[in-house]
Amino acid sequence: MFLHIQFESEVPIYQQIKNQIIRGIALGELKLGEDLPSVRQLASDIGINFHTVNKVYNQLKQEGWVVIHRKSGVMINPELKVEKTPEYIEGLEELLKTVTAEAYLRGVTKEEFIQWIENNYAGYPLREGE
Amino acid sequence: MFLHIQFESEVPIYQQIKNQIIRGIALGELKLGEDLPSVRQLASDIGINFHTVNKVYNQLKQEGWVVIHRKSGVMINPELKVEKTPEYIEGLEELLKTVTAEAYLRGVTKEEFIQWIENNYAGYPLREGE
Amino acid sequence: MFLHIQFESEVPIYQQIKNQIIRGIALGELKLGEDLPSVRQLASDIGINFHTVNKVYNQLKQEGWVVIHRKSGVMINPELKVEKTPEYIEGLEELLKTVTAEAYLRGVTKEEFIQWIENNYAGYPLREGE
Amino acid sequence: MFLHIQFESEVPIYQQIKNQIIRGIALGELKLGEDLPSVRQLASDIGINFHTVNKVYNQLKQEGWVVIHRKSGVMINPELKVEKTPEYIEGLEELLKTVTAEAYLRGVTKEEFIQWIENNYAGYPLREGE
DNA sequence: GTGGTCTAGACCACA
DNA sequence: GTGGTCTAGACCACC
Repeated sequence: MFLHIQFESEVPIYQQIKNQIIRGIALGELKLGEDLPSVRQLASDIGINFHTVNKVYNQLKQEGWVVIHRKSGVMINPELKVEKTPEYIEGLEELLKTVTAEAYLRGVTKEEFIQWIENNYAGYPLREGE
Repeated sequence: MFLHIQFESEVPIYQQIKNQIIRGIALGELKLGEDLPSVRQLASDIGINFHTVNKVYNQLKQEGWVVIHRKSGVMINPELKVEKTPEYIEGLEELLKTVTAEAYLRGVTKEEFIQWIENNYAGYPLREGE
Repeated sequence: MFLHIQFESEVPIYQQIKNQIIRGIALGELKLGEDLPSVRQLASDIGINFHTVNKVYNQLKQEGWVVIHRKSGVMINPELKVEKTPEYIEGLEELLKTVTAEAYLRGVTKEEFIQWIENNYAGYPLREGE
Repeated sequence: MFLHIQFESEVPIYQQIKNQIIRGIALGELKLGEDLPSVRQLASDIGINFHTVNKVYNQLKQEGWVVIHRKSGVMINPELKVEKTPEYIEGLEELLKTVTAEAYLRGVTKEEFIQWIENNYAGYPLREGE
């Protein structure tokens, strides 16, 4: 697995795992329909308790990223269709207002900032029809 | 004061206040050297415990955003010079990787995303020498 | 066979099979005395482990829905007479309390709800003597 | 608190609590905006572990039934607006097909069944405009 | 083997 | 005081 967990981080472990799985999907490292390790396997790989992984998988399921089969475990939702809801957009805009404000004051130029966005998007496979 | 606190938010109240003060500085709504309300005043305005505001002011001071005078209270640091440290940059890049990944998967286009950045930066007054 | 199994469902596979067989009886699609596929046949059709089908047939037998002959396999109980026990009624009432509460809160009107009941019952052949 | 938990039931404890809270909202026993006991308080009242209650509250929050304030604990969402989504309707219709089929075969008449629905709905306060 | 549930106890962040 | 996180270990249902 490709996960790198920072145990000393303020960000909860389960959140880091969630983030990296979603990032893995965006980058195409995790294909739709691909199996994820079992809760106990992944927990053992990372060296954490399986309940923590369980929490991750359950939240990912709630939000539609993965499906949990009765027996075969967890896989990336083959019919992934997470939505650009107004709530999501609102939260994102709010976040960006905060982030850009501090970045600006710390001397990050608009060009630098946009370059990062460009770089990230460059790593994501194009959508159908684009 | 221009603060809007969402008590039901996941974001801690003290964090919301910090964010909005920093945003206020970036937007020029709070001038360098401008006085902030007293701890008790602001706490009363928002309707929260003054310990929370105290925490905010202390953290803002630690990070160099404000200076605290014994008598005159708290003011925006007239010689504001927060730094673009490597740690800050690293954290920001990490954050953007996570945020853009989910945004991409939810159907936010690169252009949309960049437009928000542009819009935000457009609201920030240019620095001296720019 | 008319079974549609949703492997990603929360409902256990064996439960889905049971439900659909009972529904088939109610709708008259499965006649009393009619043979059901063999354990291995049905398991193979659905693509599941035959132990699962075994479990279903045994439970159906326990509850009186089917009879199992040594040679001829499993058939719908020709003298089907499942009972309206107090325990069953109690469980059903309890279930309906929960279901109607959420339905009401989600905006399902009483009329809508009753219409579904009517529609379902309309599909069930009348019993002898009615 | 008005909760009655059946520890010997097949239904998980956390599910029973969820059901009864939702039922309480529908019946008007729990008003919108009303505080729920703290996780530890409720757990102690029922005689279970607080993690179980925590799970309930988190799921109720995810589904929009309650809001969790940082300090004041959990309250029924004052702006409760759970939706009659197509997925919900589909699941409900599926459930009713299964339930009515067995009920019919066990001798529950349509009239009986509908009477229960009527009785339940009779306990729910009328919506605005009705 | 898989995930789901429940218990128990610890520590932390927040207000 | 509140909820949030993490650990640890048990037992169960399902397949």
